[in-house]
Amino acid sequence: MYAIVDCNSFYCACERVFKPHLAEKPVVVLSNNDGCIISRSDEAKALGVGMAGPYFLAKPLIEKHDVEVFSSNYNLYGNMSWRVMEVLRIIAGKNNVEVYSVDEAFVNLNGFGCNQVREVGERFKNTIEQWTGVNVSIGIAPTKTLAKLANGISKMNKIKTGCIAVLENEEKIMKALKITPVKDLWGVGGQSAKKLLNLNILTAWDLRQMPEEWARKNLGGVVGVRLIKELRGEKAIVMNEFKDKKMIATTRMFGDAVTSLSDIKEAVSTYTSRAAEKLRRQYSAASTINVFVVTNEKGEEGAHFKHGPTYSRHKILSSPTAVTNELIKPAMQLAEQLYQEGKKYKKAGVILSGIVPDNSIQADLFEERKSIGRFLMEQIDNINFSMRDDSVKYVASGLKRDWKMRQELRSPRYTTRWDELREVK
DNA sequence: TCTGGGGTCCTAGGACCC
DNA sequence: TCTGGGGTCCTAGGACCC
Repeated sequence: MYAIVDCNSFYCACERVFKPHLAEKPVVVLSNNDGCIISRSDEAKALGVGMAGPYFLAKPLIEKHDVEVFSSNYNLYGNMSWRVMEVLRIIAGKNNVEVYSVDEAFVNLNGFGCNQVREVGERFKNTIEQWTGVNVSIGIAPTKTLAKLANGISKMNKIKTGCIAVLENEEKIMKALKITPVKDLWGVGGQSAKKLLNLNILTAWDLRQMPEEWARKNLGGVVGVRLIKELRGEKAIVMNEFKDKKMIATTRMFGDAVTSLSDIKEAVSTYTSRAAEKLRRQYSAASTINVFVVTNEKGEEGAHFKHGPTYSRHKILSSPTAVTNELIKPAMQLAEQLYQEGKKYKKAGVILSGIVPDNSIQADLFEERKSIGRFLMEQIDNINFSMRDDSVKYVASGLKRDWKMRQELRSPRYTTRWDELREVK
């Protein structure tokens, strides 16, 4: 059996842990640049605040009901996430926990008997809530897809289920499949949902009746086959052991549109530094760097919302590297090639790929390698980690940073900065 | 008029996820 | 006026090889 453990309104929950007076109040958290709403407390949902909607559209509703609003505080959420996952690892053993996202993890429960799994789920839930202050919902079933489905059911009526749903036998599975619309299945997005609806396949139960060959032809090939197997209780999606990322990206909207090449270069340089840090954290090096910019031009007529075209260029490096300045140099060239005078830019980003372990770098025969890079990087990473963000940075990244994103409502980083600790009088 | 067969690797783009 | 960021996997099609 698998469990999926999912934190309820995770970002809002993190804010509330340190501001107990918000416990019963509606709370929302905004995306970077204060653009969209990405987390809502139950109270905010009840008021009709939509998910992933633009903040400016929801603002009247938010002000009318005195909803508490926060900019996202990823230092805080990342650290709280680690604490939650650590509880699971302590209880279930670290090899049985697969962190799926910042607020979700799958746990392999094979070590427990069928009649024990609910009890284990309760132990997860109670311990996490007691140790971190974050509430979770749990779904338990024979496959990951069914566990996700169970989790959905546990959330439909939190009081009745106690936020835990277990599908331990065929009868319960059948019942659950019949009340779940296909569009709510894990792995069915907008496109597939539309297709299925046209074929009058409405519930998860309907979909489970379809032959695998049909899925191979009409539902995304092997992806569809896997989904149907999972619904039948056949494990088709297994535990992923920890894997290095195959792609590392740092991309941001600008606070305000940017027009000058120097601002673009500063931003791209900053994102490159950040991406290189992520690269070094997993002891990897990258061999391809891709830089892109998005302009302010009018998007397609009638599009859901307008964003301008993306211009991108990449460069394949002569040998993989994780040294920031070796990445900034090509990044700057790419930025210069992309830049067009007179355009307004609203976003830029850097994507590193062609990722290999940094201990097996195939050296370039024709290039002299500077071994100082690695040592220097370690020192810079250490200083930036222990002091504050970017105590040490490359001049190319700029000092003023006029292009920086908006983040007007961020709470203190209570758990990762000494000078921002919660004070208790 | 008529131009093989079998394979690998890479990239771009689609779909999906949180 | 104002709409996020960071990933994964898969497929199709092109380039290339013998």
